[in-house]
Amino acid sequence: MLDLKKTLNLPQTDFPMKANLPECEPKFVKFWDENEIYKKALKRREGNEKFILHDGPPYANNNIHLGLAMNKIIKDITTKYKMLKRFYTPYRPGWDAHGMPIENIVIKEFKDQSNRLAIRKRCREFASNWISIQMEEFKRLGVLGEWDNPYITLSNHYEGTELQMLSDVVNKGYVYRGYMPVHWCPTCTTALAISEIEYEILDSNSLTFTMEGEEYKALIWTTTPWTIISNLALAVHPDYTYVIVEVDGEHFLLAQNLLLDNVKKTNWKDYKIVAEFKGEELEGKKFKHPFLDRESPVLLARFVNMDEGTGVVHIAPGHGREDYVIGQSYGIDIFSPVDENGKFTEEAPDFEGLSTEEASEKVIKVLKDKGSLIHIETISHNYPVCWRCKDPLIFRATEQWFLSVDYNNLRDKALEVVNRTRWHPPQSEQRMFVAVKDRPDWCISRQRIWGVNIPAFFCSNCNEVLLEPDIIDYVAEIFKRESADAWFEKEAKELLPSTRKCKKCGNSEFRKGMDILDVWFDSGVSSFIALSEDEWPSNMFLEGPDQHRGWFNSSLMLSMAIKEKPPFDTVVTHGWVLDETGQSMHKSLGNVTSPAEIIDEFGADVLRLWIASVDWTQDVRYGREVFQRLVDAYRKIRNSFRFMLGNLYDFTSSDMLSLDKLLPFDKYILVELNNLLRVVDKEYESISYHRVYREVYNFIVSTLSSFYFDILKDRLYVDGKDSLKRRSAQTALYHIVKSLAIVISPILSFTSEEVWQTLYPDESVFLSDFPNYKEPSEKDLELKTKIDKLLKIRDEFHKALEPAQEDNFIGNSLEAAVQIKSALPELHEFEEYLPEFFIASEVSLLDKIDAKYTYDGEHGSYGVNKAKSLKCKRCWVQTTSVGENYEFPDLCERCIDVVKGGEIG
RNA sequence: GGGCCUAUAGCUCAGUUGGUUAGAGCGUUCGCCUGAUAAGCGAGAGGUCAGUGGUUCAAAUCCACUUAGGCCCA
Repeated sequence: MLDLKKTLNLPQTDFPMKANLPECEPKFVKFWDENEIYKKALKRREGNEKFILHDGPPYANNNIHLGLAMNKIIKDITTKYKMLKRFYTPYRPGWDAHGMPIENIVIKEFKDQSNRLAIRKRCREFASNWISIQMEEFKRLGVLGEWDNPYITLSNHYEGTELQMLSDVVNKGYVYRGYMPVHWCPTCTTALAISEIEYEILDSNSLTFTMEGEEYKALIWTTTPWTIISNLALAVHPDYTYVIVEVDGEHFLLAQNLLLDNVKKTNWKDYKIVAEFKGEELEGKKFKHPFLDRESPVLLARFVNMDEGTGVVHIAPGHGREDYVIGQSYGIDIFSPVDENGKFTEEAPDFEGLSTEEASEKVIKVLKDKGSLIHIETISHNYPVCWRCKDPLIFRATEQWFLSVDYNNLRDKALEVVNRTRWHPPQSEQRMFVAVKDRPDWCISRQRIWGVNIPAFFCSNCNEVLLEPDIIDYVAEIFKRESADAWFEKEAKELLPSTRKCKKCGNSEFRKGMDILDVWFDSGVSSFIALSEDEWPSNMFLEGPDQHRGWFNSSLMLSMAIKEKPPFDTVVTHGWVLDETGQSMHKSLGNVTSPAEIIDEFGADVLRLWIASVDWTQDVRYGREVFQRLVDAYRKIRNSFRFMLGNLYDFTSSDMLSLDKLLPFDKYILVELNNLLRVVDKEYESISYHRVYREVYNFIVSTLSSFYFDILKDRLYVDGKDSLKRRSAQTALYHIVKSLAIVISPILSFTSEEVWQTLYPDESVFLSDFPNYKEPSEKDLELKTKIDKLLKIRDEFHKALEPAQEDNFIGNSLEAAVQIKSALPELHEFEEYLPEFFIASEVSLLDKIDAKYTYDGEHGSYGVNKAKSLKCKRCWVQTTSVGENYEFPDLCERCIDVVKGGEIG
């Protein structure tokens, strides 16, 4: 007897159902690498309009974390999409390799920390090692880029070119040497930039003390007793009301608004106000330092607030930014008797050698002894700490190099550019605006080892400083040849281009300055160094939200200073990766998940799918359930590809039909595909990748799998191999599988490549282009409208079918004879296709329903009876022609034709 | 302490300028199929739109406050 199953055209494919991504993906990484797919893809688009996404350099001191993986995946989706849209899209990854985090780790290996060159060499090794590890991690994610030519801030070329940038801003006049208080970490012995400061809740002494004036004592509040040693003034708000209160015969000055607070704190039983006046009347009055032989004048300052304290603020211009600013305006000196380790110097004789903490203890004791301490308590408040060592910071006046943010209207120009830039999401603009508007001058010098040296020289006679463009350029050339290590290896005179004389004293002996550049300066010039001239400015920067005050900021400032143009058109920011409960991930909380864990368990494509499925302009939660859902979604997508590939095993370009010859449902599905392509392109363009995912996924689930594929099986499996019905279906499938593979390739890079290579062995999906789509024609829209209506009928029909199946009245829907009563004209128009459409053996359009199972819906009434004819053993359809043929009594007419015609698989 | 952002079914997302009964897909439950088979199809259940108060004929949507979380600033 004939094995009927063998006469069917069942799907055949090597594309496995089970993806086994963790094992298979590395093969594709290798394929892309060995076949130089990135280069070929670029070459294909050479000469086209450019799209430059400039990579922000990650820091090379650890394995990549989820946030970094997310960042690189979003970048990769973006460049791949643009590439498919025929843009020329070079993507050159970068690394940030200098700076304290690396130095702090490396330096612990050294007992003798005086050999700075050895430490630098080790830092270089350390960073290089992490760069190669991270590079493999990024490649494993499926990211395509110029991996054989990354930009790295520790390369000779980078270090040298960076100095040329410094030379440029020095030449233009932005850089000055200033003596002012900066955030200083006594543990790391360096100044810190605003972006290196964190805040932690710490306990502090909160004390109220007095300073004696001619008629009354000023009541002053502070939480940093050690700064009293450097007190040089007092400040009050000019507009607020101040009072003199009498308590036990003594008179105290404080702000009226804060009187009750202080009465409560000090437990004053009897007090009375004896005078009242505006703060401005106090200007110039003098008060004696509580324990030093010095007088402090009263200044007027609008930053004095009435939130807490006494309204009389102690001013130490060496230890506070506001103190410094107000002190400057009154011509008051800076006094900062604290050394780089946070110890008091000989300038403060009674406190020499004490740390700020020890000094605070001593100050409190002295205040007590002198009877000046009114009240003391411990309070918890936010206190600045070092981002690396987490130790509390102090404000300390030092000589540093600064980049002036207001010179040449730099800030205003930058703010104007912020308005012109495209920000995604839009609220990012406001953040950037504030970050630029409020930032202080940029302290670009650091007193550390691992970085690019600022080629400043000091007169060995009078200490006059020398920082000149031609010298910097000269040193830049040396760095380009030998790296910045040259600064440590060579004598000062070897680093100077020519004999110089000190402008001040005429001496010609110099010593090298040992400051290095802030790492934000390193990365701030990356766009100039990483991009070629015709690639600058870039189209896009894409980083996490912390970069508003970090890299976006430093890049913008330097770019405006150097080129008077922003380095980007568009800035995209994504949120943070949080844990399942919405908390941020911290090692200390033990809630960290690494990309490697996810890749090992699910594969990079599932990780990529995750990034594409969420709205990452907000913070994103990582959770197990999310990934379980994604694995399900992935399988659905994969199986749908498998179904299409399996049904195209015998399809070649010569079998392809022209679109006008296709059957109605096949035409319809291509109209839907065309529509999908249009929508998806729009969503990619507006950087709404989660909408891309949703559109594609819903198309696969609702339009393809549950409708189109389902009704297609009859034609694909049963009809003649080369029949119009089957070739029409295959033609549609071919267009769909190709388009979907391309469209989803920026997201599911591995899987779409696997699909592509099943169709075209050894080729790459990234060498194709985003499929063309067109505005739908009138005819297309008409067809779509009609079949959409039929689909509503189909939905309602299912409700009639459901109870019949539940009761086991019928099994599959081919056992059903369907009755439909509906006014919809399309039912008649498509009458010959209705059995296929409903996957039923008989469909009758009637005026009256007479059936065992019925359902009344919005668009019609439905009935389900058993189909009465015999079942064809081959196609399972019950039709009257079964049994009529002597030779094939079990088959229907259609199947007999196919089997006889030899058109079988 | 100040500013900005977020909160819609178990999960991920839609919800236009305020306007019928708040949607989708997944998951879940139940059923069908066994010719996509560690697959496929169908149906059902699931939401006080974070909470409270207000504006309005009408609020997920506008306003205020609160709670939780995130980020920035001091």
